[in-house]
Amino acid sequence: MARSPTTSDAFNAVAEPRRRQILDLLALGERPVNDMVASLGMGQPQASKHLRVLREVGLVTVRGVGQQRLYTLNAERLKAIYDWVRAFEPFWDHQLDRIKVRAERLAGEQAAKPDQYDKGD
Amino acid sequence: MARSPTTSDAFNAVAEPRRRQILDLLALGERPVNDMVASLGMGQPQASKHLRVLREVGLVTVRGVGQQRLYTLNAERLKAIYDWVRAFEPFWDHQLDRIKVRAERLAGEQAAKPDQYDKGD
DNA sequence: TTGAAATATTCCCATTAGGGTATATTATCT
DNA sequence: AGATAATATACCCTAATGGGAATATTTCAA
Repeated sequence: MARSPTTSDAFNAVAEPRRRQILDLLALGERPVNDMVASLGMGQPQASKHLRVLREVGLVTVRGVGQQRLYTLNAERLKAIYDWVRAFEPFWDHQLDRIKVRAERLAGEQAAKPDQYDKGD
Repeated sequence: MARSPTTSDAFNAVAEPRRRQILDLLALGERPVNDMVASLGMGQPQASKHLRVLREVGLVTVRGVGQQRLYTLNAERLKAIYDWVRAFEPFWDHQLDRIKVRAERLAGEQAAKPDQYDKGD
């Protein structure tokens, strides 16, 4: 049985780091293929392949301008990932709270024991 | 050349839908393997395999309690995904702003042309 | 029409993995 | 020690893919 296809959903499309890099670049604005080839140090066929995946999963759109194919990010399609992962956000705040409590406790202990620093001199 | 290993990073680990389901379940609290098997309708060896991936990428931790292995979510490791995808949030707000502007413009035009409604009578 | 530029696609190869089946391992109880 | 329960792992099979190299396709200019 095969892995989920890269074009099955946004999760699988962005699993590949090079494709994340492409999306990062497109976040800066519409670009032609060879721009991505140069910016990312990627082979041209490779770039085209990755772009095809991104196109098929709806994460980018393309329009022809003369010889160039200009690709545009469709960030809406990333919301599925955002919506899924944000559900776990409560856990991060909770842990951050714990760190704060710990830091305050430590600060309190050090305020209560200034002598330790005097001994260190 | 193979795809990035599922254990290379969180992105690749959660690309597989079943593993996302496992994480969803663990978000509700620590669980033994057979609980996940029953809740998700997954085979036991399959569950173990997926859990191994999640463990190796640090998304879950495990402790033995008698015969059971209890798995716990480590949501911190999902922040990498969150941090990456949130960078695209401005695009979503931007499009939402556009919808608002459009709605307000439409509302303004209708307020400026009440006669059309009178003619309609 | 030809040549150049930009890009997409094909072919090849080796690697990875997910389900299924079977088995091994670990923990507990009698 | 043997049996049971829970779980991990091995083996098998098939499918998908990402880079590389080569080629095909599209667009434009001379």
